[in-house]
Amino acid sequence: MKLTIKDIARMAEVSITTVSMILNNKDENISPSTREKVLRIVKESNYIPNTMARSLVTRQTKTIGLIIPDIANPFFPELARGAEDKASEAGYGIIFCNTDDDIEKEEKYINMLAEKMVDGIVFAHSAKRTGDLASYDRGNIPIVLIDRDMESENVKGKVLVNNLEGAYQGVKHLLDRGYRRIVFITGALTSTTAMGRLAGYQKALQEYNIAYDERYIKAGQYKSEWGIEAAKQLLREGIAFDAVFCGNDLIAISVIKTLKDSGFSIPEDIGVVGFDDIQMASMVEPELTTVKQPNYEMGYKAVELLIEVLEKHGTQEEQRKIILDTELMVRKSS
Amino acid sequence: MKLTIKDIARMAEVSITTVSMILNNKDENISPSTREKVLRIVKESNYIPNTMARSLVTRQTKTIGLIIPDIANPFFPELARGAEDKASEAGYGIIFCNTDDDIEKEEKYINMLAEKMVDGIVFAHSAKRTGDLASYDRGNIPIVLIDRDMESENVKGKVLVNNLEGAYQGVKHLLDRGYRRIVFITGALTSTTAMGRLAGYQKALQEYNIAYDERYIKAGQYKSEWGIEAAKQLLREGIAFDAVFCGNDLIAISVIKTLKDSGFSIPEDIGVVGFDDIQMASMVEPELTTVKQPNYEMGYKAVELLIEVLEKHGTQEEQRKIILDTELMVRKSS
DNA sequence: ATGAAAGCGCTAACAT
DNA sequence: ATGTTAGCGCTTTCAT
Repeated sequence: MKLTIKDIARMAEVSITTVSMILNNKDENISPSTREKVLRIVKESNYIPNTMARSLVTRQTKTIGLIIPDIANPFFPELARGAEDKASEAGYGIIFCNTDDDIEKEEKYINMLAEKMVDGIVFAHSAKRTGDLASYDRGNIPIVLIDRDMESENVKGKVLVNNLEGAYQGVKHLLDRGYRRIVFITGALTSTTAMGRLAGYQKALQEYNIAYDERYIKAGQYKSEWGIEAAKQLLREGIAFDAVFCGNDLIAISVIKTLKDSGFSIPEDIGVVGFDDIQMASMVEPELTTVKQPNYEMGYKAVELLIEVLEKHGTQEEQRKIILDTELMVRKSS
Repeated sequence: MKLTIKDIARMAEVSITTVSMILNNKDENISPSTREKVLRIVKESNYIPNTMARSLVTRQTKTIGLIIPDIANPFFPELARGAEDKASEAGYGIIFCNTDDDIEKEEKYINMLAEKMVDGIVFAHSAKRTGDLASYDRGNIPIVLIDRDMESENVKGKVLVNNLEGAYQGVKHLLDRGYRRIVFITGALTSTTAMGRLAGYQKALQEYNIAYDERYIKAGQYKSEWGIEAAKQLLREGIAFDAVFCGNDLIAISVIKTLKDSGFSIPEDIGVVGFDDIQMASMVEPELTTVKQPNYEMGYKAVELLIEVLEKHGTQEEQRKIILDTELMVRKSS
C-alpha cells in the first residue's frame, strides 16, 4: 500500500506544502511542533517519497551515468568503486554501462542515459577511439572524461593521468638498473595514453643518450594476446633487447610468461616493467614492477568534479582539468 | 532546448495522444501516413521522451538495482557484467551499489533504490550475514538473491551455485591424485556457501573412507590475509598435511605463496585447489587448479529471472530457484 | 482514426 | 506559519 505526500498531509492534518517543505529542509517557517508531528508520521508510516514526481519538477534525478568499456577488465572495478563511493557520499546513484569500446553501444547508452535524465555522465575509455562524438550532445548532459582527451560543448571536465611522467619514471628505473636495450610494447598509438607513454619512454632514453629505434616499438592493443604475440615477434625477429617496458600490466604479465617459457630469466636476463598496477601485478612470479595508476582516485575525483559542476548552477566556469600522478612500484621483475 | 511531446504534436499537427500512441507502439489504429509523419518529426527534431513523466504514470522505471559487497573484489566484476548485459538486452538500466557487507549500508542502499523506484533488485553477497533483513520489505520491491539463502515476502527468486557438488569434485580430484591429508581453509562457516562446500569436502572424504578431522578445518574469512594466516597456523601447529582445498581463490593464491616461501613445492609436496576461478587463477605460478563458478552466468540469469517476474504481472507464481553447476579447472597446482 | 481531459505525486510561486 | 494552486511531461480512458 503506497503512501503519497497527500496521505501524510491528511494524517498530520496539514497541507501537502507543509509536508513537502519539511521533507526538503525548507522549514525555516515551520513551527517545531508541526515539524515534529509530520516527521513522526512520516517515520511511523514508512513513507517513501516518489523521486519520479520530484524529479519531474526539479529537473534533476540525483543519478549519474558511468560509461566504461568493460567492468570485467581489471582496470575498471577500482575506478568504478571510487566513482560509486563519491556518488553515494553525495547522495547520488550510479548507472553503469559497458560499451566494449564500441561506438554503436556508446551511442545507445548515451541515449538511454539521456532518457533516464541522468544529471551527468562520467565517461572512461581504454583506448581505441579518437574522433569526436556527436551523440555527446544528446540531451546536453554535462560530461566528465577520464583519460580521454576530446572536445565537446558538454565536456565540463577531465581527469587525466600524467602518462608521460609515469612512463618516464618506469623507463628511467630500467635504465638506472643497467638495462640498455629497452623494447616498448603498448596499445594502439592512436590513443592519447599510448602517445603520452611513448613520449615518456623517449624522454628517458634521451636523457641517457640512447638513440631511439623504431624497431623497439611494438604497438598493438592493450591486451594479453598482444603481449604474447609481440614477445614472439621480438624473439622471431632476433632483435637484441634486455628489457621490456609495457603499456599495461596485462601485456607485461603475458610478456613475462612468454619469455619465461622461452627460457629467459626475469629479471636476470630481461627486465620487465608494466603500467597500471592491477591486483594481479603483485601476485605473479616474479612480482611485477609497474607504474601505478590511481584508479580508485580517478573514479572518485571524476564524480567529485562532475557533482561540483552540477551543483554550481550559476557560475559558468572554465572546463576543469585534473591531472593525477602515477607512482612507480618497484618489485621483482626489474 | 528541450522538446516535449506537446511540441512534437504541434509540429505534426496532431494531438499528443496520437504521438504518445505511436511512440509506444500502440498504433493499431493510426493511419500509416500519420505514423510516418510523426516518426519523421521525432527523428528530425532529436526528441527524447522524458522517462520521469512516463514512469510517474506507468509505475515502472525500467531500472534495476544491483547490490554487491564490492565491485573491486575479483568475484564481482564478471557477475556485474553478466547482469548488465542481460539488463541492457531487455532495455533496463542498472544502478550498482557496494555495501562492503555492512548492514547499515545495505539498508541505506535499499532505501535509495526504493526512492528511485527501481523495478527490482538483484542482491549478491559474499558471506557473513545470515539473519533476515526487515528493510527488504521497504517499498515492496521484488528481489532476486544470488548465492544467499534467505526468506522474505519480496524474494521472488534465487540463483545459487551447487557448492556441495563443486567442493566434492575439487576434493575428489585431490584424492584421485593421491593426496590424503587434505586441509580445508575457508570463509566463516555461518555462510551458506562455506557450509555447502564443507559438506562436499566431507562427502568426498567419506567416499575414500578417510576420517573427518576437525583440526583440518580452518574457517576464517574469504580473504587473502586469512589464507596467509591459516597457512602459517598450520605450519606452526605442525599438523601433517599434503594438500589444501581452499574456500576461494584469493585464499588459495595466498596459501600457495606462503607455502612456497616456506620452502614447499607445489604441487609436488603439497597440492592446492581453489574455488571461483578468478582471472588471476590462471596467471599465478603454478597455475591454480580450481572449481570454477559461473559468475557471468549468475549475474545474467539473475537479471533474466528478475525481469521475467517483473513482466509476468498477472500470475503470482512460486518463488523460482536456479541452481548452476560448477566446473573443475584442472591446472598445475595439484 | 484521432482528440480532450484527467491525473500520476510532487514542488514552488503566491496568497493569506 | 500554513494553505491554494498551477504546472512538470506523459499515459490512458472515454468521446467523437
